[in-house]
Amino acid sequence: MSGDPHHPVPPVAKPAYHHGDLRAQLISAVRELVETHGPDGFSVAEAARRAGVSSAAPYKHFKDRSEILRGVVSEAMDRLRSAMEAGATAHPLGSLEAVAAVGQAYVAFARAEPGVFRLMFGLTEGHEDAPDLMAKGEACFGVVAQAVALCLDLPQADAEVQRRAYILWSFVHGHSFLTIDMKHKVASTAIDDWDYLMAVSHAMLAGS
Amino acid sequence: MSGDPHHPVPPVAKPAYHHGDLRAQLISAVRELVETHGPDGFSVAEAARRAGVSSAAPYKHFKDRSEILRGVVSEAMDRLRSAMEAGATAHPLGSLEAVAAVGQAYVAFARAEPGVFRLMFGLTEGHEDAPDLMAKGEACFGVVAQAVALCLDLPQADAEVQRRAYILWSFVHGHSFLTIDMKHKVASTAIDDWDYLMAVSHAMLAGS
DNA sequence: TGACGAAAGTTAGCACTGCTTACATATATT
DNA sequence: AATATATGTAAGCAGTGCTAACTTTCGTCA
Repeated sequence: MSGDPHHPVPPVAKPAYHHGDLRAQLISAVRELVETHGPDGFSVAEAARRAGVSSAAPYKHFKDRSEILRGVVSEAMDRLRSAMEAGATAHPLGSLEAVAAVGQAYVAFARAEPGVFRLMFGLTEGHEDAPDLMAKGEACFGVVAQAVALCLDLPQADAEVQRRAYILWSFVHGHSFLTIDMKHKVASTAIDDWDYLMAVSHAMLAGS
Repeated sequence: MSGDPHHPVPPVAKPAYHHGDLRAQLISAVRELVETHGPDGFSVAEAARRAGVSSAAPYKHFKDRSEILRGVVSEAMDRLRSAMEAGATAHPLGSLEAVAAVGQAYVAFARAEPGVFRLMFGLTEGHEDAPDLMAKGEACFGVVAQAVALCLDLPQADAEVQRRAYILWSFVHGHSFLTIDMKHKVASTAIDDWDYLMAVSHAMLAGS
């Protein structure tokens, strides 16, 4: 896939053929559509329209509609993981705060891009045979597991680490969903988040 | 609603006007479609086909597509709440087991009807102005809150009760989503569920 | 009882969608 | 330069959500 630079190309790495790189532009357009009109409210035709190409052009880059969505999810997974990692490294290694910060990054992502977030975890329905997405999801879990492992001073593969990390992730995941579902009701601010996250982290990692 | 038997009709209780009660039959058909083909894979036309009516008939009972889905969600919310209540009453009032059983009923529902479950919490995107659904969702939360209140021997409206109930609900909600998203990976059985649920209930209600 | 309005169904049709096929064009390679 | 490949277009099919206009059945009330 990555072109061999036989002769160097001045402006960008991939000036591409006709359009620019349509693929990335389509993914970007779809991300916006999913965010504004909901996961169902997106259409390939509308995305193509926004990218300024015909309605058949997307099918040169994606097999079908769901593959475009998978592309959006894949890109979003990368962003989520790096946000979680940034949260972890903003605090001392092995601290409860580092664990809580990973969770806070997770919740912040969900709140910033609720449509994409829901798509990330609502898509797996019929597409469980998407190993790349599964791998990226597990990479996100790995960030939690590593923070927990450092906190407990145990290897990351330890069963108890995995168990507690999963419980923490469940809480964060559920809180993320609930907070975007009923954002008017449980008016949880970032400060409330931190309290919640620290309380749960403490209960799960410091206690007993 | 219940027909007056002017002259008795042999076969069923509700011969009704033309069809039987199409509304309930449509909701049932849509529920099956959502479960098998995913939330997007459902179409009004296919549901009408399964009910044996023309593709325009559903619009005599529902304003548009999303209203049918809301009908499915509404019915599912009722079933979920009664399942949670049944879980609570299967154990001594105020016990940790009662709290865990509420959570287990929640997880069991998600695992039994993952498509509908996802629909219940993925629908709220553009339809936040559906007060009946919101009310039913809060009624479900009320079951958790009541179990927690009995456990802590505090009034249900107490802030600490609400807080801990919310945390527990977040965990259960997240665990439900994760378990249906990666059902092959984290091969969690009902026994694992119970361990998880009891551990978290203990950590959140017995500790400190 | 019979007339009548409303409820619940039908067919026909519009605008749109996902996707395919066949064709046109730009790029890369030999 | 010639050719194969990648990328775009236009045209079209089947299916969708939804509406409009019409027909049939039911409940009601003079």
